Amino acid sequence: MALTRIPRDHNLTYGLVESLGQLIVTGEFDAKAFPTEGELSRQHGTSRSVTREAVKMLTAKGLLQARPRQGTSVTPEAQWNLLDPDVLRWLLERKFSLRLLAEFTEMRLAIEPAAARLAARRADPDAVARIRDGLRRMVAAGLGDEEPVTADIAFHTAILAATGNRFYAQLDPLINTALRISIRFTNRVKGRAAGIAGHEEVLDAIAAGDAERAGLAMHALLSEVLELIEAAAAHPGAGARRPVRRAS
Amino acid sequence: MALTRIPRDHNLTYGLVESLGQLIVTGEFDAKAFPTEGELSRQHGTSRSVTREAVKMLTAKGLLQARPRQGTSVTPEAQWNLLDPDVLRWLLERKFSLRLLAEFTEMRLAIEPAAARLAARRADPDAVARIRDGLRRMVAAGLGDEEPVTADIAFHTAILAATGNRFYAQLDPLINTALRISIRFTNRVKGRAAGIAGHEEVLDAIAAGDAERAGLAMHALLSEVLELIEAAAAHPGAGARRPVRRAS
DNA sequence: CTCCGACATATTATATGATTATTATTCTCA
DNA sequence: TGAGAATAATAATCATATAATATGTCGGAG
Repeated sequence: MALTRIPRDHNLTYGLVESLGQLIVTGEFDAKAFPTEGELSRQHGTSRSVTREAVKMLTAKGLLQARPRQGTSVTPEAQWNLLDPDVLRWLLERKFSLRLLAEFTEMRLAIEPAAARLAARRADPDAVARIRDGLRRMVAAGLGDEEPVTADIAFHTAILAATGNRFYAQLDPLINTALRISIRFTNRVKGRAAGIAGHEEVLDAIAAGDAERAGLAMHALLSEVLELIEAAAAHPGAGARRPVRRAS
Repeated sequence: MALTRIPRDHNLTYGLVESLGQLIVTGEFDAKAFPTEGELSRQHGTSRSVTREAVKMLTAKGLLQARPRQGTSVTPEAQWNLLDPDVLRWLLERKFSLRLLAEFTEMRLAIEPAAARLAARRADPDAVARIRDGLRRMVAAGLGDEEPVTADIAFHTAILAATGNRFYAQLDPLINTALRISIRFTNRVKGRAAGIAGHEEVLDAIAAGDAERAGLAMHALLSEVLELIEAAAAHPGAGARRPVRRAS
């Protein structure tokens, strides 16, 4: 039961990437120009090496671009790599908007039913067992044994993995962060959004190899979530909006 | 009609990122350990600064991880950010496999019909015009006025943009590179894969606001592509496999 | 023999100064 | 007015030094 050794990610460079990433997505530099290399170093008390490496990482994620004499600048939002887990996390956590959450859910509505169909066609007994285990944990979480979000995530992750398609599996970290936000939100609005029953239907269909039913069941699940989000967007103020906390 | 000023991307750092990215995805370091910072500098004739910055960019894309004393290492393939345009491009161009192309097409088969449905529900006249223009260019390309791939890409891009959903729009560069490879391949196997007629059906449905029909038409289009790829995978050698060229 | 801590060591992480390349802006001159 | 030259600002690159951090090694206590 060894803890999987998580890389520390605890150095100046990664810290600066986090800070700058959050500042960028929250629009801190929409008005004023992005600081120059030297300014960044001074402002954050880091060496130029660290600064440059952080800027390069953000460039790799599409948030920044740099040219001599012109300086470093924030790229137009359309070029941001929303499918990068970090970028999506910064957006959802630091610049939460129902609009963005709705758009992401709209994409899940395309991906996950297809994933369920593939899983129904391909899942081997082990994969099905992992999905079933996710569901079991969701039920257990209802009894307080575990955080419900974690179990729900495990369920969806297991289905993505069961597709045997690397691109679906790749969406796992994205869906995880979004789900964490999404659940936190849908719970506040209406108790538990999608009941255990809906998840059971998905699992049954996959286990039975019924691709069509699995897809439809997953679609129903996510449609409900999307409707909740869109309803809330139409009636602002119904659920208290969580204020955007800024890094101290 | 000014050319959009494309950033030059013509410096040592980006060059090294390209080289290393290609080497990594082609499995160059599966056997031997990834070189140390100093070794990389010597091997590529770059200073430690550019070496480190290149490594950091690849780290941001999930290909590398570095820890003191342990050295830098290639991450397990499951952690690579396949949804990063660079990573996908390296894989498709330098380590082409029908398997990967099939998996990607499988994802397009989830995304693009959904995009077509959304486009049918939301597309304003301008957006429809842009889709129509893509189709017009495809027809013109048949007459030799333009490269067919470019026109086809414009068609798909316009639909993704018409969804008004940033995540769908984000898939544009990914689908572009893949489409470029995909078309090159499907053409070799069987002349033009999906005829103009299929594309016209998609456009008509979107213009008519018929979401269901648009989705089905797009689904049909991509199913045909996927079938071609899977058939070729089952009969290796039917179409001459393009050899993987290595950077000189 | 096993476990634990001190120490050595390799490697990345950080810091800093200097130099070069690139390019937007300004100036000069025809 | 316009073209070309000079200027200057900025990132890009290089070089070098020091710090931090894992990892292995070895000796000794139990």
